[in-house]
Amino acid sequence: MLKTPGADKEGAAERRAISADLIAVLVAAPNGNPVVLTVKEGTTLPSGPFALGHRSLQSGLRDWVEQQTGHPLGYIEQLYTFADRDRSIEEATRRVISISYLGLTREEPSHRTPPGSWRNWYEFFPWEDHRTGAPAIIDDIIVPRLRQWADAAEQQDKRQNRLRRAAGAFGFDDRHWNEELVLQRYELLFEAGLVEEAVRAKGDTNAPAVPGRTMTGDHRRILATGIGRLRTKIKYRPVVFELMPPAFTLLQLQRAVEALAGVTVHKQNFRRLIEQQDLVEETGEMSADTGGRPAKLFRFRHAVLDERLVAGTK
Amino acid sequence: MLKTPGADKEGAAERRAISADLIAVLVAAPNGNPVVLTVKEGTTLPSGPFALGHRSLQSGLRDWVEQQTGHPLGYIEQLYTFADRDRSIEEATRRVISISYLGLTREEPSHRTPPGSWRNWYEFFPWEDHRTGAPAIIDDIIVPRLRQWADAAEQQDKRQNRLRRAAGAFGFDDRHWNEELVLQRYELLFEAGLVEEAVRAKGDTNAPAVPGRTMTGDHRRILATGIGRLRTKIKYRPVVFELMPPAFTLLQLQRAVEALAGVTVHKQNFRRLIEQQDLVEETGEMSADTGGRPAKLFRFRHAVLDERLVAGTK
DNA sequence: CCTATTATGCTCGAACTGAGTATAATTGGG
DNA sequence: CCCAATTATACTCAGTTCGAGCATAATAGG
Repeated sequence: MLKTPGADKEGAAERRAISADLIAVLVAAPNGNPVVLTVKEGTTLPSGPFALGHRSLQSGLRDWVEQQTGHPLGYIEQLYTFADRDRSIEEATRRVISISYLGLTREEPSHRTPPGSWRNWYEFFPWEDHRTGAPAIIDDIIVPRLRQWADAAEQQDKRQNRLRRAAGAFGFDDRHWNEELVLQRYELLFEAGLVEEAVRAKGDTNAPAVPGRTMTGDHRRILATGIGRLRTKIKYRPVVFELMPPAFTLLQLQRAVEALAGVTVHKQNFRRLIEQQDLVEETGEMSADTGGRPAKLFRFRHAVLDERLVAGTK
Repeated sequence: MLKTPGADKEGAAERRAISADLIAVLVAAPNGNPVVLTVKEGTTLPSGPFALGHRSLQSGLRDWVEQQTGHPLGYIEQLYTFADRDRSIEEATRRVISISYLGLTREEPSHRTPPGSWRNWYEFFPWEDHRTGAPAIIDDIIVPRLRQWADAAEQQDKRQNRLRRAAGAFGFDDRHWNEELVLQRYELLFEAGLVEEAVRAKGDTNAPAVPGRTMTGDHRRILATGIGRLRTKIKYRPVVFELMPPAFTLLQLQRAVEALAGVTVHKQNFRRLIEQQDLVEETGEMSADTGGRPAKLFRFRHAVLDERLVAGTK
């Protein structure tokens, strides 16, 4: 028979040696620039302790983010909870559970956030931005290094397996790039010892890493989880609008989607999709500063949130 | 500036008053019967404390589930972490964080699990099984009660809003049934005071509930989360195979999918999809006990897990 | 007035989907 | 042995969606 919560007395002291932190991946996209909120010179994701005073995890997060950044959080989603041993410094006596969240917010004015807090997230993942074609570092550095890593495996089938995974994740050997696999790519690079965090963990100082700004602990992994989740989500839920100003042109909307997805989309087809799904309605105003023909301004139809529980942007 | 983990000393005592539990939604589908593992006469999901001895949350869960049920866990996925105050008995002094997981396992032989541990999950959600058409309780009980609830709202727009949400979730007023919205439906019924758990929370003893076996605490909500996640997942990841025996006919596979999704699918189209995606390969054997023409036996092509990170069953 | 630039409308073929029809291979009962 | 019931499996067809491109409109700047 399985144990049920509260049914065991013996473990009480042991279980008490646990604390919980809330970690936030807070995203904005001012004029098509995908940014994430950081602290400590862009090395760390903002976090705060979860304490008895908080009503719930979600409200705990909402409280301190809104209070400390001044930005209202439109959308919050739990990302992942982990408690891997190597995260804690005092190994045997204490355990930290980290509960990470993805949050979307609308603007980047430095209300209470010092300049430099918001970082373009492709600083951390240079291989993820394919808006102007595949970045050179993929073919120049990543692919050769991953081939080396695959070849280094002992058995034949292990080598094949590694190569298949690498090709699938990074889209070489005539596989296509799937922008959603952010986490898988990071973890592959980690496993292959090609990111600084992996080198750090192994004490393996000789292996130079693939370019990309590193972060404290496993914060870069959490960020990868958040980006991946967001890239998946925008395809079937209208969450991009949480990042948009109240009125926007369709091109601005498209640029925001492209910024998040890291790939470009066909302009006419994008419009067709948005309009046929009734996600937006015209405000009646026009935008002047397009550089060309003026564009209609649209606003998000908030009613869709009740109507369908579906639909997104793809 | 936002706080960073470990940067604060003052909250240490407060943060220590926290413990963590792992809760499992353990699913199997022996011959097209969707079941979940329970304890205490089907009122409670199995759970166990997370202790310092565990390597990680996931391995902690895997350890005790495999040890106590004898079933190897094919697939594990984290569901949700919550720490709402009302879950804890000793309110002010202690906080329990519950980390829930979805696990898939292959069989239901009562190795170490006493009979009655595995329950058909539609006992808990009778409105979710549409394999033989929409259950009568939807039109007979749920829809009228939800209409009452919608009408009971003060303002006009609130009434409309409630009605739209209810119609979208349960597929009335010519909206179609979306089998993935398991959690939304449960939460709607909860909000409308139509499930026992809501009555319990409010002390509102006069409101009789919609049929469906109830559970301890918010375990039924967790189960709803698990079912919903699984129904979404089978559409884009080949996870059903974790529930199948090593060799199976396509009809058996279809029955498993239908059991999880709670809806039937077009047989010929289902086969087309499975085969064109190369998810399976013939074993060469035939199955005799079909009751009709013998069927080819198939096995899952495990290689697809490396090849594409995509594809599912839909 | 011409060019560059963005907006917006429309078309076309390929691929995918839902819903069949048709035929094959069994079992069990008379 | 034949027939009805049952399941397996192949193939078709129309409607829809999707990727890609052509065409035209409206503005700014020189």
